[in-house]
Amino acid sequence: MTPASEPRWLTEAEQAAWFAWRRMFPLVDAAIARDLNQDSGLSEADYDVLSVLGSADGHRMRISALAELMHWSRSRLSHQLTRMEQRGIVRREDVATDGRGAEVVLTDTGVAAITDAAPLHVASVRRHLVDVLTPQQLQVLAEVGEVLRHRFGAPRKGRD
Amino acid sequence: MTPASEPRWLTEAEQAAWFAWRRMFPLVDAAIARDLNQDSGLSEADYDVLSVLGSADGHRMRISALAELMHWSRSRLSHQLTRMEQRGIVRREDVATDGRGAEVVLTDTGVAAITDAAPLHVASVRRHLVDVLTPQQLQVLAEVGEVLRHRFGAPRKGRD
DNA sequence: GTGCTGTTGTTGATGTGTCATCTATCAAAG
DNA sequence: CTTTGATAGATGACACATCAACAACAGCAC
Repeated sequence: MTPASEPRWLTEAEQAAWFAWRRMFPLVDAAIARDLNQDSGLSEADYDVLSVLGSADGHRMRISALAELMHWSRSRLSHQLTRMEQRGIVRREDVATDGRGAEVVLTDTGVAAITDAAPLHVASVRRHLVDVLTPQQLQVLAEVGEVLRHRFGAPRKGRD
Repeated sequence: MTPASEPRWLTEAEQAAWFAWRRMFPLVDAAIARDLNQDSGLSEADYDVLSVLGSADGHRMRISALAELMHWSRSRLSHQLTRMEQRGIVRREDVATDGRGAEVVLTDTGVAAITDAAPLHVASVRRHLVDVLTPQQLQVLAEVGEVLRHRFGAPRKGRD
């Protein structure tokens, strides 16, 4: 077997990209999260759940379907829903057709929360990211997202 | 005063970039974090601290300087160092010149940990990000990082 | 019916990040 | 020397994510 050969360290250009990814990009997320919390009292996780439910039919969704749509684990979603339910912005309901299943419903408070939060959140995203970059840069970000979507979304055969 | 005018929602192109940022980019971090944990038993946070200390003079650094360099809050770093100290990979030491201050030092175990982990980690970063993108795309990522660095690094006067 | 297997959703333990708060120290002004 | 304000760092409470169980039910075999 080959002993660990000298690894291919990152070139300077690659290091710059990785540094940006690792040190700079999180600052944007933190800034947006802080705004969201201060403006609307919501976490990013709250907002994600609320916005998906907000555009769901009847403001309700099967829990497992919600988890799958968001690419969240059932556990993560369950914990999150417990916290949100305690704050009265969502409600769990048993579903008749399947004794195991349950649905989440947006309460009136929840609808109000997402309605109020959305414009402020968009503004924050613009302030900290979208309006800061050029259309070309945004285009490349989207492009990178596409590459990753294929890498992760598509089923793979072997180890990579 | 102006009532909240209709917010500037994101264009389709902007949405694509934001979707990539929000839904796809974290997948890369998760994949790399999983690799790192399986290969070396370290978290990303562990690795970040270790790698900075590893290239620091004398494998030691003033805690506040480390926090600033990494763009971490003192609190976050303090908690992280407590956990790492309990596992014996770093050690805290009081500094003579300032009664308040403290330094972190890499233990021998810590040096071994980062030395062993580095090649595997670089390979993982290549596999999941660097080698997946074109040089042009990497260039733009670095460029975006520069924009953000100026936005967040530079002291600001007013609200933005 | 009884048993087996997969699915749904919850829970508890643990590691992590944030915020507010606290102590100790420094530095400068009086 | 004392007060005053800033700084270094630690800490406790809480929100969040992951993992490994776990209970309850569905669906199918027999």
